[in-house]
Amino acid sequence: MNPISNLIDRINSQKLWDREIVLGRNEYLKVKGSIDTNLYLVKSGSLRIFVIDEYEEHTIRFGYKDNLIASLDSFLNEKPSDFYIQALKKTNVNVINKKKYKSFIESSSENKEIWLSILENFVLQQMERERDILTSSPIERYKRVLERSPQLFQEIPNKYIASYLRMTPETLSRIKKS
Amino acid sequence: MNPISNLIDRINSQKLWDREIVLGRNEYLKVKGSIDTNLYLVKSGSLRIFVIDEYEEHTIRFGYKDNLIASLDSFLNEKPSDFYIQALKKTNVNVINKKKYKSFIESSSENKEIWLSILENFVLQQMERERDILTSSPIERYKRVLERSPQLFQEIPNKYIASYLRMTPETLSRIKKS
DNA sequence: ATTATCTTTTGACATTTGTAATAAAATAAA
DNA sequence: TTTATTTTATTACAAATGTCAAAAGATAAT
Repeated sequence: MNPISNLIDRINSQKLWDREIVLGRNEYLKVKGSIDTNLYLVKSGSLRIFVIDEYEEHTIRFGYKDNLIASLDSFLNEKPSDFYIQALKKTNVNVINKKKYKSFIESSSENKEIWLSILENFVLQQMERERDILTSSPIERYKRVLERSPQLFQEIPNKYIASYLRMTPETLSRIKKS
Repeated sequence: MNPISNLIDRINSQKLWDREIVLGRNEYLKVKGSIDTNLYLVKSGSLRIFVIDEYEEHTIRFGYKDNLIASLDSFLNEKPSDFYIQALKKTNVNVINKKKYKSFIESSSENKEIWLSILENFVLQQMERERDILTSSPIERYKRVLERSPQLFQEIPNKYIASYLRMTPETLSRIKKS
């Protein structure tokens, strides 16, 4: 069993979620400049995490059903972060705050281990992501991500996928046609 | 004190390093396809970590004095990795293997905490790196990295920095002139 | 110190991707 | 279901970055 599902099951069975948040289409769960040390579980719908650097918007992650989502930098260092988290359609998420989460993690050595492996997995994913973005040909970037995350291309509108893939929607459109 | 220096001090004082490796200029510490679960400490010199995707080489990290270096994917999942680690000049590194490292980490709860914060820091660094690479203007990419890591531009030849910055050496040369 | 090798710079040119405007299609709202 | 809104596709064009070749400069080896 993968560590994330394991973690979620444990949080569920101990009923640790603080509350549920319902977001309408395009609504923000978090905006730039705020501190957000919550951890979210997507129950339904989808959302994206993005940043704005010098007037350009970069989508860095998507979340859909059963994904754990956070403003990870803010979650880890408890400082304000530049991230925006936006619902792409009507979305429901469960919330747990960091304090409660930490005490849950520290309550058992299994839980500590699980959290460590989630972090390790995240590092591995980020390393893949680094290679995705470094790839210079837009077609190759598209292929790499399509192969690893085909579901993404169902759930998410092309303009956000284009942003995630470091290209314009026009370029993505041309790639899909060819 | 930062967690990495703390960790290094502890490994030093317990004399846990297995051995020292001396690399000549351009020599490889690791090549594609191999499993390498060692952790290295750079004592002197400099090196780079890179991958080759579809005939293009991408530099993803540099190491110099007092940096901890690993084929992180291989270190974490114990599988073969695509990474190359190459010395850019005569370089000395200390080595500790994962098994020994793990038992060191597990030998105290302080050590566990330190390793956790190193991983968390690494995640934060990777998130910065993601934004660096996503930035579409080569000049802005250059500025971001120059600001955060000015020493890099002393130690390392431009052609590798260019590769790290996702541009050709010609483009980097033009940016520096302007 | 001299020579050989590797790195950086420069310029002309080609190619790729972005921009902007519009039309078509799909999706959401009334 | 109809209308309004949003997303995708398409086109012509512009701009930016890469490619290639050559020269200059720097570094390493003898």
